[in-house]
Amino acid sequence: MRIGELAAACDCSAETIRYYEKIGLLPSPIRQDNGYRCYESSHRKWLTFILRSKALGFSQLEVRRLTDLATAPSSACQDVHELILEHIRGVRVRLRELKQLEKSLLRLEAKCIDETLHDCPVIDELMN
Amino acid sequence: MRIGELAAACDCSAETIRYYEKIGLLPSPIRQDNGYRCYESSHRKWLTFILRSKALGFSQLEVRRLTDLATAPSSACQDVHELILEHIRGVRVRLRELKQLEKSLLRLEAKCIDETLHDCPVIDELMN
DNA sequence: CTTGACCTTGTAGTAACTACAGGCTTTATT
DNA sequence: AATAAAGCCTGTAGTTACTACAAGGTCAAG
Repeated sequence: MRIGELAAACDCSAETIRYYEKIGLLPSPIRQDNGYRCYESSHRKWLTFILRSKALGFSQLEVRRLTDLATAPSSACQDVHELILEHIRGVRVRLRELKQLEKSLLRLEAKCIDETLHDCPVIDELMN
Repeated sequence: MRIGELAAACDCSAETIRYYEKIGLLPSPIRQDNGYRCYESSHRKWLTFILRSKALGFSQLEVRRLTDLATAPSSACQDVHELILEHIRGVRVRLRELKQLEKSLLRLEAKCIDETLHDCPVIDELMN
């Protein structure tokens, strides 16, 4: 299967696939005589794995740790478990931050009592 | 006031200040004979404005829109109000996405029933 | 007179791609 | 058979919002 077919099958761009190969996240496929990349079903599984991990918000570094664990021979499950828990903690931190942000923004927005005012109290609040 | 003093006063780095000047977010200050940047209190207000907006999650583009509104002569308040509401909508979208992510991760984590397992069901789930 | 702190410019690096440019090869149409 | 269009190749530059140098000038203290 060529790069375009793999891209269509996994719903990502060919450029992304070449990029993942370049940074060593996706194994290099063998080449045809004309130089075209020739992928096998194992590549499709790898790429699916990478894309799903990314969709779950894992960074490239975390994805790399996961793929390393996926190829490790033993006791991978516990490490995977820890990686996920760590990531959930990170997600919860971001959630808290965003909620705090929303509150601050609502408080700021409430300063706009009179929208026809010329000297905006919000601008003033941000500046002084 | 020199760049280091301004940086200390606003709790950011001198590099960041020079960067904001380069991209036109912060007005260029006058220079001393030796070439050193010489800031006035108006610069401190601008920088404070930029940094507070950033802290509220506004992107550089949004900050630029805000500073443009801050210098506009009239009817700025309504535009500021709209910008904030738009931003709040964006924050809420991100909040929903993160909550969804957390749920997916918890579901995934629940697959780890037996941590001593050698063939990790999570890896399998992500790959197939 | 030298050390150290501060300032200057410019460039390169970060994450995670995306978007070309310039040039092959293959496939489809005329 | 000729040509056009699609697909592939490599390599580089752009994105966001900075951060981290490198190489050098300036200034006050010891």
